[in-house]
Amino acid sequence: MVLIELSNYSVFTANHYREFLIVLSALALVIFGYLLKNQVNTRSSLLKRKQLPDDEKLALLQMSKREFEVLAKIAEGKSNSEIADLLFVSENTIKTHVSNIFSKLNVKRRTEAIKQAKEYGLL
Amino acid sequence: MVLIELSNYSVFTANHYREFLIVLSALALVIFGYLLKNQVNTRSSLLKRKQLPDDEKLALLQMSKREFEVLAKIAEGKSNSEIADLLFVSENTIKTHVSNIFSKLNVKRRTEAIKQAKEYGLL
DNA sequence: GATAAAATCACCCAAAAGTATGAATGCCAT
DNA sequence: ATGGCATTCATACTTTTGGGTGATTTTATC
Repeated sequence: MVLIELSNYSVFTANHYREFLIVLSALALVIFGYLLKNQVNTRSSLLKRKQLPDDEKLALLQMSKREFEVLAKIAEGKSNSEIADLLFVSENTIKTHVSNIFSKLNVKRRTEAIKQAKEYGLL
Repeated sequence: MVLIELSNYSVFTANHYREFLIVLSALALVIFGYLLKNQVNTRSSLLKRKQLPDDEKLALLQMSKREFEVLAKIAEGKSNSEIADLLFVSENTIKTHVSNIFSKLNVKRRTEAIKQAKEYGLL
């Protein structure tokens, strides 16, 4: 809006650079619109990409925070033992979580879980 | 550009609607820039999302068409035997392809392969 | 403080995935 | 026609994953 006002001002104080200023203003306005859309996109993609467990969605799927953490690691390509190390628990524990994740997502394999979680907008 | 010219023309044929026209032009220019960025985004995301094997990228990774087919199935959450059935070959063949895919993507697991392939823009 | 849900872990078994090696076939381009 | 590449398949072996069951401990909630 400030840019718009400024552009219009330039037009009004027209001297022999009038045409030049008009083109310049037009350009500025186009760039402004371009950047505006850029900003809009950036914000919305940030919202989509947040790694935080969306409480509502997790609740719908009856999935706990811990299970979501494990799910995220699976999607990062981590193995059960790697996840165990990262979360400082035993591999058996991770296996339990993974099994529970599968039944809640209604899948049989981790690759399916990744696909399904993305469809649910969890990842 | 046509829009810009049009806007400038409006300014020159100024009557008592002058200010109104200027604001209108400005608005049009902003919208134009906004839509421009929109178009740019759409085109680039289409490029990224097409499921067809991008010959250039595949060539860079030395990956064959068949290997890419298998990779796509992996990303769909399919097991080796399911992929074998879908492509009408033996599971052993799929295992061979999968191993080759892993070494070319420089990963050790199918979940990692999915992640890596997406980073390379293959999926 | 009782109850419920979440998180932890173990053990066993089975299935799937992954590694290594070797080999046969078909296709394409020089 | 032949050398290289892609595709196919097999066998043997190891590792990872997944299923089922049961149990202990934390944590939160009423």
